[in-house]
Order: sequence, then structure tokens, then C-alpha cells
Amino acid sequence: MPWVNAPRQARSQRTLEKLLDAAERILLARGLEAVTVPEVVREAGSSVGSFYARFPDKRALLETVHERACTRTLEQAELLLDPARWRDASLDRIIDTGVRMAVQIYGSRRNIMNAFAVAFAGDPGFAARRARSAKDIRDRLARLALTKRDEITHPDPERAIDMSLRAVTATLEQRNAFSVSGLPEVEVEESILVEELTRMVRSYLRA
Amino acid sequence: MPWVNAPRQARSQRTLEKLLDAAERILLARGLEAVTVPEVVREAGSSVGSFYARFPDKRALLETVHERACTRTLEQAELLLDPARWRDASLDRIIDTGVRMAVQIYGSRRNIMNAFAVAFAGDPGFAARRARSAKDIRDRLARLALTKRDEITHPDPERAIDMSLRAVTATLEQRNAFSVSGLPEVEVEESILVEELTRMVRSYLRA
DNA sequence: TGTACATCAGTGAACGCGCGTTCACTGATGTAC
DNA sequence: TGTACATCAGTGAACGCGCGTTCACTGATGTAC
Repeated sequence: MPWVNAPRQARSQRTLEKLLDAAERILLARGLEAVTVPEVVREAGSSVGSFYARFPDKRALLETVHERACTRTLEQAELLLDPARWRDASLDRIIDTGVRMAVQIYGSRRNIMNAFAVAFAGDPGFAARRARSAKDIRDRLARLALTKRDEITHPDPERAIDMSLRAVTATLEQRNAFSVSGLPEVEVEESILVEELTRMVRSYLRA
Repeated sequence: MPWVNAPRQARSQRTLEKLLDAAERILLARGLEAVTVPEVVREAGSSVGSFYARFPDKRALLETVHERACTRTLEQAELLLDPARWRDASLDRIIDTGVRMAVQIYGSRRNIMNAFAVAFAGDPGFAARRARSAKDIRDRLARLALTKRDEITHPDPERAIDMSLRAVTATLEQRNAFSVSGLPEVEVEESILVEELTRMVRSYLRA
């Protein structure tokens, strides 16, 4: 990562990770404005001087935490998207399992994704990192679905798949955003979400 | 509005509006962290003392600006949702025009909605105000669509309409969020969005 | 192996800055007679 | 109508606070002979 001064001893590598973990923990628990340098080093059991030996400034810390979170989400998606698991699957099965997977990823990584979405939605650097990792996952799923091109009756299969992925991920993101605000009247059950999103994509691709 | 000290002269009413306009302008142009009291009064051509004669604190200013923005979005939706415009409309026309309307509202009020969503997503007061106005619009559209219940072949029309509205609004919100990232590869053209979202909802409601 | 020295890592008091807010004050407007 | 007084509105210097960051320093680790 270009925005940190690389550690040269195992000791400072551990300190670096303690700082990243502490920042992430504070961000998740109390939001961005609680992530101050004094608070991060306190939570990490480190010191201000150590902090600035590693990071040029506070922004670099947040970028590193974000980069790490995006990488972890991608790793989780890569595991689930292993092509070996998809041999000879029908379009319906790809859609069904794809929706289930998206629901699972967005569910398990909801808090950290949300915290960053909320904290840095206006920041081009953060938005770009986020958009790039989202696009990476969408591309993998699109490639998978396009192997069943002949089962898609929508006049433009590429566009239909892109739109389907947008709709599914956006709906899940919106659900995550709602869940933070804690309003019961806008919540949906996960099983309903899976069933209806699957139905929506199936009927749309065959429109 | 209970969180301001009501003006008693036309002069201070004008000052109040200048402060609100200035705060909104700064929020839109440079984000929440640029909205400081010194900056707002400078932009408004007013003074710190005037500010605190009107608002008990800075938070009250932001709540008032938010309340005003929500009201304006609702007024815009009410205009477009005037029942007189929808007499004898077919389900397809309701879907088509509904999607177009959503795209228009999310387009024209993108900046202000985004700014507040980003700045106050975790705050109960702001979340409640936002949810109230969003739910109001969804309910109106749902009522409209349910008048054509017999044209919907989905086994659960209420749920289908709710999911459709979620998918459409979420896709538009996601598009707005992506637009800050400045990555051309994730942008979609508005005409394509209208066409495909319409197709998606049509086929889904008839699934 | 031991020793001397260089580099890496860590510490926390201190500094400057800009924020939200207060306050003593001046000027404008409304009201009673 | 004019005048005196109360209230409303507006001003901007000043204050306290917590932030991000710096810096002079101590201690730990690696290396050369």
C-alpha cells in the first residue's frame, strides 16, 4: 500500500495492524466522527508518534482501512464464484444461486460496507474504490450468466444482465442502508428478498 | 419549526432564509464538513450573532435545512402524482410514467438527497424525516398501481409492487452514488435506465 | 561469541489551528400617549 | 403628529476546546567485525 511507510520489523507490522483494527472497530461502533487519531491510538494501545511513523496523515489510515475492507469482500466473492462450482448449471440455477450469494455477501459485510458508504460517499477516492470492487463482482457474475446466452430472450442479453445485477445489488444496498436507520416499517425478510429478486430477474431476462 | 427562535420582523425572516440558502448551497457544493458557522454566515452575508439569535445551535440549522428539502421533494412528487393525470391509465402506462417520474425526481433532487443521506444516515431524527417522505411517495405510487390489480398476474400483487418500487428507487439511488466516483465504466444513460427498468417491472408484475 | 554502532520503533507533551459558541455592544423597528 | 421607551435584530472580537500533527527523546532490534 503506497500510503503507508512500510514496516521493517515484525513488531511494527503488528502495530500497524493494531491501528487498522482499532480504526475499523471505532468506525463500526461509533461512526466516522469518533475516529480521531488520539482515540485510534488509545484503542490500539499505541501512541501518536507510532501512528505518524506509519501513516503520513489521518486520511491515509482511513484509505488503508477501506482498501483492506474492499479486498476482503472481494476475496469472499471469489470463493463463492469459483467456476468449478458452476459446471452444467442452468440459467435458472445461476440466477437463483447468484441472488442467494449476493444476499449473503451483502448481509455478512453489511456493517463495514455501510460504515464506509455513509462516511465517504461524497469522496471520489473512496467512491472509486468501492465502485471498482463492486464492478469486479458484477463482471464475474455477468460472465457466468452469459454462458447461458441462448436461454435469454431479452433482446440485448449483455444489457439485461448488467441491469439485473444493478437492480439486485442496489436493492440489497438500500436494505442495508435502511437497516442502520432502524425503522421497522421498511424492513424486508431475507427469504422474501431472495424469492422475489429471483423471480424478478428470471422474468426480466426472458422478457 | 420548533428548533428555531421564530423571527418577529420581516427583516429577520429574510436573514433566516439567507442562512438556510447559504447552508444548503455550501452543503451541495462542498459537502457537510464545509458547512461551518463562520462559513455559513459569511456566505449569507450575515454574522455569528444573528445566527445564534435564530438557531439554538448548529444542528438546528441542519435540521431546518433538511426539513425544508424533504418538504420540497414531497411537493414535487405531489404535483406529478396528481390523480387527475391518471384517470383510465393502463397498468403499462402507470409503470412507464412512474419509472420516468422516479428517474426525474432522483435526477433533479440527486445532489441534495445525496448530501443529506451521506451526512446523516446514522442519525435517528434525520432518518425519520427521510423515511417519512420516501414512504409517502412509495405509498402514493403503490395505491395508483393497485387500482390495476386485475392486470397483475404475480401471485402477491402488494408484495410485487413493493419490491418493484424498492428495486427502481434503489437502482436510481445507486446510480446517484456511483456518479460521485467519476468512473465512466459504471455510468448508465438515462434513456436506457428508463427503458430497462420499465421492462423489468412490466415482466415482473406479470410473472 | 561479544561488543559497538546504526537504524527502526515507540513515547507523549506541546503547538497551532479552526471550530462552535458567548457576550457586550450598536442600530432598527414597534408601541404607547 | 411627535417623542420616549422597550423590544427585536444585527455585529464581530474573544474564548475554550479538541483536533491533527510535530518533535525531542528513550528503548529495541539488526549488523559488522
